[in-house]
Amino acid sequence: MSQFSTIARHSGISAWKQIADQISRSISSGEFDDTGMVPPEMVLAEKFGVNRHTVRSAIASLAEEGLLKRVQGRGTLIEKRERLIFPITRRTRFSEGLGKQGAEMSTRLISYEELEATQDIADALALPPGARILRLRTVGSADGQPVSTATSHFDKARFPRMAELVGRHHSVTKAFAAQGVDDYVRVSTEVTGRTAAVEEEAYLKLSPGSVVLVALSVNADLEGRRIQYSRSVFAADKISLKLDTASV
Amino acid sequence: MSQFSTIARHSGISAWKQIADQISRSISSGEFDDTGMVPPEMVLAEKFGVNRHTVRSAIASLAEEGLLKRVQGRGTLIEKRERLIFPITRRTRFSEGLGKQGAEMSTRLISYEELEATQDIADALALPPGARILRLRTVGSADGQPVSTATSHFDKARFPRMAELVGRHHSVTKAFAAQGVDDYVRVSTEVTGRTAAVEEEAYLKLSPGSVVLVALSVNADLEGRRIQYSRSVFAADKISLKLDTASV
DNA sequence: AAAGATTTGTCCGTATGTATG
DNA sequence: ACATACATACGGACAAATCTT
Repeated sequence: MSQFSTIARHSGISAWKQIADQISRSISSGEFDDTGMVPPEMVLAEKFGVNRHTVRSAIASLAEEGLLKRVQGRGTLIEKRERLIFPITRRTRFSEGLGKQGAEMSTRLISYEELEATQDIADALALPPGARILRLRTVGSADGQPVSTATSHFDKARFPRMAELVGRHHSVTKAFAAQGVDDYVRVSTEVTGRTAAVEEEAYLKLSPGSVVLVALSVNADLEGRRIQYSRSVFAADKISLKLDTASV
Repeated sequence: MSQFSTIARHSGISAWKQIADQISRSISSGEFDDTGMVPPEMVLAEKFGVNRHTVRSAIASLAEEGLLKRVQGRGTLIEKRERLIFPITRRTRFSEGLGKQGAEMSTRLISYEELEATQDIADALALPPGARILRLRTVGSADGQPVSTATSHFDKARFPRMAELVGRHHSVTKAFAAQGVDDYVRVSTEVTGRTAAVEEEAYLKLSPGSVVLVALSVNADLEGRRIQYSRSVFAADKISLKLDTASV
């Protein structure tokens, strides 16, 4: 094991940084789970084909981040981190799902705007293109720690008070209830991943280059009418999405 | 709009690389969808607080990747890329899902090994810890392009010929069929994201630092016995996962 | 159709940062 | 700590292609 790639020499990233990244990724993918520690510096230096000083710089940066812990005479230990599990079912609600794992959930309204439905929004909500849309930007937190930020779209004609109600109740579910929708279901979810945009880094308090999961989802009321189209962005190192396909 | 963060000097990553990453992420998050092009070099240089040449280096690297296309006198155009949609349902099979989108699918066996079940494998397959396990590493391709790599675990006592059969039939489904399992369902899936490990970069032909989606899944036969526990890794810029939610 | 503004392409030179031995 | 080699970043000037007036 311990499969490392060679250092790219004119890639715009300095050698020590590349080595730090590779060690970090190897840890994420479970490479050193058996020992719980990173190979000795001298071994790494030889593996990467670099000078001894260069590996030392790499490990020093990871130790400062808190990912590694250097112990004199013993080696370099890996610090463990766990992800919250966000369940995605037909009846997913942001607050309930994580709430069951003991986290205190809240949704904060960041901003909202009114716009005309573009093609993709109109398609998702089954409205004519150009319909008036309310777009809400929210940040969801677990125990005060921001874990997701969502951009949600609603039909303004049907839910004119959405922004006000989400702002007051700190919950989309409650805002729906206050406007006559007591229950709703998730119609579809599409998930992909990328690195966070600068704005998302700010909202989710991420370090630059962090990976996020992006979930596009559509909710409908019990008569099948589309009521919400949203793009939720999760910090991938804090959250994993759990899909339950047990009882279809 | 056009929200960029400042460039960190002496961070181990050169300015042009940081700028390239930020532009790339802005494109991914749909920042320039209205115009379909990136702001002029001089504007970017001012925004990032760097020389125009530095911005040019950044754009040059993205152009070489095929993400951007520069046209003298006109500007820098964004090249569109589309993701394949991989549906995850109770009846997901790798080859069927993408096959419906017209892609030619195949599964290639990379390697296999025999090992004793660790706690997580034993839990997932409902076997006693220490049971003999076959672990297969496969790469799945669409139209010859690798899109996913999976590490799958099987009960060796029940499926002793798994490696041989997957290697011959290029399909897990057919390998199951040859061993008496005509049908099976997906019990659970857990999705998260991170940057690719070096090994995964090689198998999926990814550039360093690419984002991958990681899906942990368990399959069971129709009597509910667990038959497969696997970790599938997808290239996030080629694939999005469509989750068909259960009506729990 | 012509002129000017905008934007990318190329050349020069200089100073600083990075990695090695 | 030092010397060397090379990549990185900056500054300026002008050419070439495209768009606007």
